[in-house]
Amino acid sequence: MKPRVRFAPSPTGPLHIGGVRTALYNYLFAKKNGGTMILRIEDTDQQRFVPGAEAYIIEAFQWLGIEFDEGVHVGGKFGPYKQSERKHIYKQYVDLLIEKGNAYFAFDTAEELEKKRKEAESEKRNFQYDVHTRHQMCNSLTLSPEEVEQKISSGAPYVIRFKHQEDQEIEVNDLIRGKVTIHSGLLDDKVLFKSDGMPTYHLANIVDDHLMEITHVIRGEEWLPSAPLHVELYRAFGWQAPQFAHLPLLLKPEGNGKLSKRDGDRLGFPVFPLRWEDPQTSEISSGYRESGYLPEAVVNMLALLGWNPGTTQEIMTMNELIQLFSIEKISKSGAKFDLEKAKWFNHQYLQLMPTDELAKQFLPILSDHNIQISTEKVIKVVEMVKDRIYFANELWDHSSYFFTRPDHYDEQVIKKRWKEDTAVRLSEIKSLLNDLKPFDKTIAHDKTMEYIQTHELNTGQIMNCLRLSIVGAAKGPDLFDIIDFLGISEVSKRIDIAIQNIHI
RNA sequence: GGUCCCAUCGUCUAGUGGUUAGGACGCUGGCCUCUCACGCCGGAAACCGGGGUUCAAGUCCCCGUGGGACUACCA
Repeated sequence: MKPRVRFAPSPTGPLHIGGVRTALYNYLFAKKNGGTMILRIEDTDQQRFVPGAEAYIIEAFQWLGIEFDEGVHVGGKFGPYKQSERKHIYKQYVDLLIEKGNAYFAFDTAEELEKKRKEAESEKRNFQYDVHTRHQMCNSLTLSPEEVEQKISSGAPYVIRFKHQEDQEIEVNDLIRGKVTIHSGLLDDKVLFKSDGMPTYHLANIVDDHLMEITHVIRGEEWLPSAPLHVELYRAFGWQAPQFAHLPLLLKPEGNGKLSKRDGDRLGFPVFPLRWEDPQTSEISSGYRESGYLPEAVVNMLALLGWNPGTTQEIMTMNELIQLFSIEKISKSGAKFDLEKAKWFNHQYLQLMPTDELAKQFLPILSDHNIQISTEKVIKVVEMVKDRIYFANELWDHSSYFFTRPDHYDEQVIKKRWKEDTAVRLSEIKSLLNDLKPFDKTIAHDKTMEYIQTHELNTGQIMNCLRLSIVGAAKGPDLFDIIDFLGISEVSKRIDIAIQNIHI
């Protein structure tokens, strides 16, 4: 049977990078096995709904290259794929559970429950609505059928809770962790159906997964504690449960705990794929896309955070990831996000990118600096400097001297290299270069070296000063490549300007 | 507090009873070189602790310890 997997976010804000990884693993698993990838929107919490979140999620996956076979945005024969549009479906299933005696009505108000919790807390106990306490509460287990009937028909608010078995060992078979066992008496009678007429996640996800014929539930480890409830729900319905795989969490880079929204901008890296502006507060959260990351790099980095193919290969395309992926190789423990490694991945992908494509990204930056230049020349420059950049937006810093004269000269270099006779030497080299007709960079190099040798000068000292006057700093590709690019007349001017302005 | 999960270099990890405990990021020494970067060669750096099981334990078991998640009419 071909697997059917789903990624099921709730539209409460931008998609967290941990969620992206969960979706990625689902996708890799589906594609590897010729299965189906589904996007389902879990919007059963009407309070937390955030406009724009759904569109954001879809756009993020488009950017990342994670494609869905079925879902809110693409349709499919198991729709609708948005839980708020499936509202009518859930009621009949929860009724079925009540009929079977696996669920019951509960009329306790939020205040009463809160009071119980407070009481328990003051006695250092824990209040839980479960096997042990449900007989002291106000529900269809303690009330007579007539009272229940009367309350419901009078419109009293109620919820429907799952009735756990009293004395059973419940087993969850997890593909990553193996067998997880818990005693049913320890589980609380979770609300399945809220008083607003909406199901909770627990009910909706089981009903939908069943109806959508989901074969594998691959989700974050934060769901592990409620997995026993889910297997109990499948049992109660008499349905075959899907296979479960609970993914290790993505942790903060420093210290401990789950990577959260706040960590990113505090520590200087994005926690979201795309930039997000909160519609209520206008608060901005940075995104990988806007920070200059390539989607391939983000995917590659995320794939390796909690999984690896067991080889030493690190750079992998989506297709390679798909071929190599297996759930067995997912690690059990949480992975700390590593910003340095993320940058390294981006650097790798930037080097792999065709130069003309990278040059194309440079064009708008150049026009921001009022530089008018042919695309061919930009490609030449990018070719020369690309190996030292980690992000496309660093291109200007590493190549501005190709387009504009240096506006200052590195003090450190002046201090270390500029001597009393430097101005004279540079003038002589300048005229030597000007005598070359036509100009040839190899000959220029040889002539310059010859000059240095015959005058018994220090190569490093002269060359760095020459570079300083042309580039403004001790950086960049081969100096004669730069001279060749700029042309001898521009270079001569730069040498003159440097001689005039640099004093020791 | 309760329940569950987890534990190899600083970080991501390989390792499925016998290894000089491997790789990558980062750090670092050198080479290349006019400089920066790339590249190449090298280095420092880890099995949480204690008990078992076994001829042999990073690897299996137990107990600690540490970390994490969950503990809502949120997902």
